[in-house]
Amino acid sequence: MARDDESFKEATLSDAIPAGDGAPTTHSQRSHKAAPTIYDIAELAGVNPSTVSRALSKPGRVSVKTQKRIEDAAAELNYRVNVFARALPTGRTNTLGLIVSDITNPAFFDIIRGAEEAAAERDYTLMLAESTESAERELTVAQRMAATVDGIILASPRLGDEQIRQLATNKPVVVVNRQVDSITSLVADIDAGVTDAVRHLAALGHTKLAYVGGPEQSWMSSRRWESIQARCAWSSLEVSLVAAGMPTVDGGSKAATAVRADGATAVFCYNDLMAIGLMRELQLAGIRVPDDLSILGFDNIFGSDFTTPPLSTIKSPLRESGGGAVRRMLDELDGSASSTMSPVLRTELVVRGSTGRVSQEK
Amino acid sequence: MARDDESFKEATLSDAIPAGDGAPTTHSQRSHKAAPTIYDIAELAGVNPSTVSRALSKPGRVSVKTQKRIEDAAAELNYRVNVFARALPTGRTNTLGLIVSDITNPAFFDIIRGAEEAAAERDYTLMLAESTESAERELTVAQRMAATVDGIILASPRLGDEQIRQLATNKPVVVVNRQVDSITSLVADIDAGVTDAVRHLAALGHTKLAYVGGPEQSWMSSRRWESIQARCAWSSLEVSLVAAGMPTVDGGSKAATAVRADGATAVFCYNDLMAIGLMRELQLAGIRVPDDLSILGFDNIFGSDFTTPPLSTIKSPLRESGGGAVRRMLDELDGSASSTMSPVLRTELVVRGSTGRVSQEK
DNA sequence: CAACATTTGGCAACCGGTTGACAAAAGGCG
DNA sequence: CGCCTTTTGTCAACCGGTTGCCAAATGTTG
Repeated sequence: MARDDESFKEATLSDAIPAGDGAPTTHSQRSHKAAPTIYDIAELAGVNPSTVSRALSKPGRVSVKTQKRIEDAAAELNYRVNVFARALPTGRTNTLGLIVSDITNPAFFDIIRGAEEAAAERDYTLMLAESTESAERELTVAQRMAATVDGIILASPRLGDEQIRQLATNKPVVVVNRQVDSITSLVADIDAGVTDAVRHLAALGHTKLAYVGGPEQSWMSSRRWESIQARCAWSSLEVSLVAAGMPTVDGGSKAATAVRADGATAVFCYNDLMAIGLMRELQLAGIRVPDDLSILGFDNIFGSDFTTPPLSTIKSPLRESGGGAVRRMLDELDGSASSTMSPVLRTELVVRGSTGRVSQEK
Repeated sequence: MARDDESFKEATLSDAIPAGDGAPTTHSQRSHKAAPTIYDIAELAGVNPSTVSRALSKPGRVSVKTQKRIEDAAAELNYRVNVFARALPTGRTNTLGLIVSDITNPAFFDIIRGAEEAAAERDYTLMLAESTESAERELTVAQRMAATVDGIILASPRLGDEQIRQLATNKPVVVVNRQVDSITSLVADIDAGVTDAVRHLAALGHTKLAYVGGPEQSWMSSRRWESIQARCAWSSLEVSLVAAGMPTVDGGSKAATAVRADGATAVFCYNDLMAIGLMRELQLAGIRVPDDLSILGFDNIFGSDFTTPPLSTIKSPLRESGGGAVRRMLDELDGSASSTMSPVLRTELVVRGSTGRVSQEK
């Protein structure tokens, strides 16, 4: 029963040990390292390995009596299942991949934490990776992940719809902050927040607005722009897309000249990071926020209230999106893919100091 | 040669497909999904599977002629090695784990990116996880990781030395920002930066300094404190540890009262985040930085120059630490563990606006 | 108590690579 | 050309679980 080739698996481990004494030592060193297997448990419990396997993974397939005996033996040996051995025949790894476009973007912090939480809840491990805002890299990373995870969650992907569908033919995919036909998608309802925001600005006397967009491949940026346009049209306000750039502080700074040239009195930025960058840059140029210009961000990231003035923003349910995506994925994997809609994710206007009454002396 | 139980591995995939037609379809659906194996290559190239295995992983073990034939066949089939099948007998996964204490801390951004880069360079995948500043969680995460990675890198670990050594008996461990006996450690030389900083403050007329520490389990926080004490003693400056807290913006804010009570004219903070929080809180209370009080951070994280005034700080070689840790680990795994020291990592004073001449009217 | 239905456990094949041992083939040399 | 060394490829066992199939054990019922 005991395999006679134990030297096999420990080869790499002993390599790591500084070259020392001769062969004899090697043996004793190994003994306490070899991880227990179901064969060891089987022997200890006096049953067949397959029975152990069933006891440990197929609830109810084995009588309570043997179940108990096996569990005790497993506990005694401090048994841990070998994930590779399990994955080989089944293909299941109990691991989910999450790809974000930029780990330094606080908007993803909550998405990540929400996902992490939901995964842990159902005993799954989350594997995190970033695409650094590059579609190409995103594909590479996703394909590499596909080999080892049970499903992939793409948060704000930069990939094209077709590539995403392609990816989904290998492993289930759930997309956050993007709508892709025939792919499970989670998108918060942004109209709610935008509606409130436009109403808020109108009430403050603004009539000429502007939007600073994010990356061109960003579905969410276009979506926000559409929503803003629609609500402005409804309220008979003028609005134009004045710039677009990286969804970062730096990207926001770079939009400053375009914003000044446009002459709008209030500006929506694709996200808080850009809003912060824009605000900083304008302030350096002597423009007062909100007296001369009102600025609005999206997302309500951690730290958006640290600026002076604190940023008014349209809050996104980030944590809920991350958690929701994982739960949807896990339901799909379990087959309990309730076609029921995921909980509605709503956005909400958060008014702070960066929006104010339009100034008279303009 | 062809295995007759192909239904085996695809079970989960077909589960994901909406329940549809009966059994017959199942067959045709599978055909184009089954990933090619070395057995397929062997057949196509007319050799034994083991020869394929050798050609693909043991350079030089096979004649150039067959090597070419096999590579062509592999390319034609678009073969990708099954990592689980490989990991089962060898234990090697070509994956490294990186555990940070807090993914929202910008100090880790560069460590992560540096590590990511170095790993990609040598065809390793990086698996990222965070301990959310909890020693217990760090252990859980590390143990979970240990099962699937070739080595673990701990960045600013909260674990005790003994636990780290314990962990290292299973898988090689490299520690960043901490020194642990008998464990490979990477720590930047902080004395250089601290020396310059103390000299800088002394030149500005400060005589009474303070230090706001990080978490108690933080080895780095103690180390910085020691260094500061030593340099102050050398320059005959008074210095005291006035507070300690979470290494976050919030933790810094909370130290404000203690700092005010202490009466020092210049404060070192454990890291930039705390420095930013402290500065904000003090400014809200009407204290002028640097006129009333000088503030210094550590690390020079992204954004530390966004504050008003921009933060003076002691820069850490974060990216180099991350990359260096991965390279050390990989060298160890390859057996080429050159006992040669890793490149020296130096810190450096960055003077910006938060440090200034001590005010007279105090 | 016999006949039948249902649990429960064991056997063996299998997932897809890796590797030690060995034999066949190729190359070198006198 | 024969003998010996080296290279190259094959065989078969193995990593550690999972699962279809079957037989034994157990339970149920008339």
